[in-house]
Amino acid sequence: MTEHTPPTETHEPGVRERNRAEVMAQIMAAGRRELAEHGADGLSLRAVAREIGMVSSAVYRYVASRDELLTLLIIESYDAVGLAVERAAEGEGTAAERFVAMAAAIRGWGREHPHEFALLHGSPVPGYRAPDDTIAPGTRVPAAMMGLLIEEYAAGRVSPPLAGEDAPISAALSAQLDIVRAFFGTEVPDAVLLRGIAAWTQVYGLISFELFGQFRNTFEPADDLMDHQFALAAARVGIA
Amino acid sequence: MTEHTPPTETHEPGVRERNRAEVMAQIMAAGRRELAEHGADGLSLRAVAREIGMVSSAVYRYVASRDELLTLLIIESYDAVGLAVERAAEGEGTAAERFVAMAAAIRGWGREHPHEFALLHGSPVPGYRAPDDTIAPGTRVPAAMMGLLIEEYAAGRVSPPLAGEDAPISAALSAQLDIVRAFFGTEVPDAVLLRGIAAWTQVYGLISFELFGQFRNTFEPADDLMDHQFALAAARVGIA
DNA sequence: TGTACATCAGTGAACGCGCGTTCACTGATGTAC
DNA sequence: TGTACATCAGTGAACGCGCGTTCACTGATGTAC
Repeated sequence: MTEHTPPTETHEPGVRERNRAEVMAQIMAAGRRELAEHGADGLSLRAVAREIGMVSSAVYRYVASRDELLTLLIIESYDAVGLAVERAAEGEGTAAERFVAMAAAIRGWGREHPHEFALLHGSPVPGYRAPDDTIAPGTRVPAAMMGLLIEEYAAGRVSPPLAGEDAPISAALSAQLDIVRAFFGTEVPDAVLLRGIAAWTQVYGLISFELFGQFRNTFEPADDLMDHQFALAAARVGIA
Repeated sequence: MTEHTPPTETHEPGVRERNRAEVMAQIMAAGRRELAEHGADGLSLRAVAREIGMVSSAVYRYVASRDELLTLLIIESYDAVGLAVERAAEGEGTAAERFVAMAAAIRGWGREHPHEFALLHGSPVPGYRAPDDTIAPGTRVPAAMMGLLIEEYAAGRVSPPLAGEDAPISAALSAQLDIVRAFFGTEVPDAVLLRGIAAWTQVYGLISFELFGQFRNTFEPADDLMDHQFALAAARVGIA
């Protein structure tokens, strides 16, 4: 169980260590392929082993259980969307354009990896509870979106509250928003955070509906609807 | 065990027909329970049979396959939320209050039946493609929400477009919106429909995030956040 | 430097599980005459 | 009216499948002296 780290300072990876890393990478890759093709329920260690030409029990030298592999794949997926969205945030253009690009990045990733998207944002996998390791990578996307908004607010470029946004909020909600604020370490009004949450949830609502087939027979393809709604969300968030 | 019933005077349902309906109801009830407890993947005909004290093969006298049972349960679920939302729409109060009540009805139903919610709006069940029978019941919720908005628009009570909402939309999107308009058989501007879609998708985005655990460690419980965001959505949709 | 021992990766068999679905059957219910 | 036949619900066994996980094993790689 305990990882043995050799005491040598200059340590060249030996044959074993190199093979180990390579096989582990193969397992992850096969896991990703299985996931892409059959979804989270179709992900079996036996199938993964088969795919890389190993006997099923051998996989247990690398991964403690099916659930652990699932966890690793979830983390990898969160990091993949997270990275895509962060890249989009760093792009050219106005804040509104960058917001739309971020939403489009989530959508694009989701369309390319529908099963991974479902793993992150769809029905919970029965009998599986995501461990805490998945929390941090899971915040990358909302952090990037909120980050943009906070940045714009700090620069005085977020439009003032509209009617309906100035209503007082409950103490409990306020306390929860403090957690978010603490995460970013900045002062930013409740109303701005709540706008961000509205934007974030709406973007995901749209993408989930598209990927999970709710737009069948109406918005198919959904490209133009998405472009419009993402732009509307940016306008409502108050950036330009 | 079996009681001899006197011959029926009219073509009232005979013993067989009555038993059949009753057993079918038992199967559905057991299916619902299985779904509630184990989710869509845990739904097995064998488990259903076991639960109602039948041999697994007997279930095939009532249901052609596991997928057919799943379809029946999906339809039942759509009808259940649909009904709840329609009831909320008929309630007292301003349009905004009724909108919030509708959103709360979806949320309430989802919290009571998380697995059913996941079945309708979560990851597609692998290897299962929803047949067309599910489409009509699936429109009840969005139809009710759009219906309220259209009603208010017809009464001249929807606020005029804001900056960002008057931008022209593509011909393709316009054509898709015509389908929606045709469904309701009313004239209503694109901008109003698009507001409705924004509200609908945001409400579902919020509820999905809550039910699928995305608010873990922050908005837990999410009641106050939901109240706020639903009210915000109502304001943005332009009803009061 | 070579040698002896420790560690590790991968094998193949096995356990026990639950599943969907088919099939020939028995006995009860319904129907035609 | 009773009787003969048709229909139907439910049984129990079986087929074939894939799964997660464990275990004793072999042979290769690494390490200490």
